[in-house]
Amino acid sequence: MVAYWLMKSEPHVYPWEQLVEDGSTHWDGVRNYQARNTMRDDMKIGDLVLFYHSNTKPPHVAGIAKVCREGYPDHTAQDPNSNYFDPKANPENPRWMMVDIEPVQPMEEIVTLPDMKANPVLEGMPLLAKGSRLSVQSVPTEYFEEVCRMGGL
DNA sequence: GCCAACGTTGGC
DNA sequence: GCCAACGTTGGC
Repeated sequence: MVAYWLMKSEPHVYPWEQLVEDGSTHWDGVRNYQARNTMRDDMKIGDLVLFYHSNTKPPHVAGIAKVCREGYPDHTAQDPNSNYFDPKANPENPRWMMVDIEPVQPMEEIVTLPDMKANPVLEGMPLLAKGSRLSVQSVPTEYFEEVCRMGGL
């Protein structure tokens, strides 16, 4: 059973194009427990991911990615030189987890946040909920399919 | 750059 | 365990 997710990245930090160039990436730096738990417990190999560019004009879904490695410790939490260093993390208790993803396919046309908000079919999508700022979140199947359709896939 | 919403921290 | 203070996210 394939599940669907959405992951946010600021394009000036790590854009879709970089994922395509890299071939795959580890999703480090998530420091929110709910997002961590999702990566640790719920995201499985083969699950599909909407790759979302936040903090850009306009915010948008850029492409589809796929989980290619399941939850494992985010080593940047234990690296004092990393921006994501967490002094409470250690080998016995890594505290933070990540998954790896790889690109599947770019959107034919990006799907913007205003377009998603304007689409009644997407009413109830977690991304569009007021105050939603989870960087890793679930996307119920019907919304995933609609976003793909909007993106020309 | 502003600020609303939300999460975390730490004193008590 | 409460909650005020603070920090972050992310749309606008």
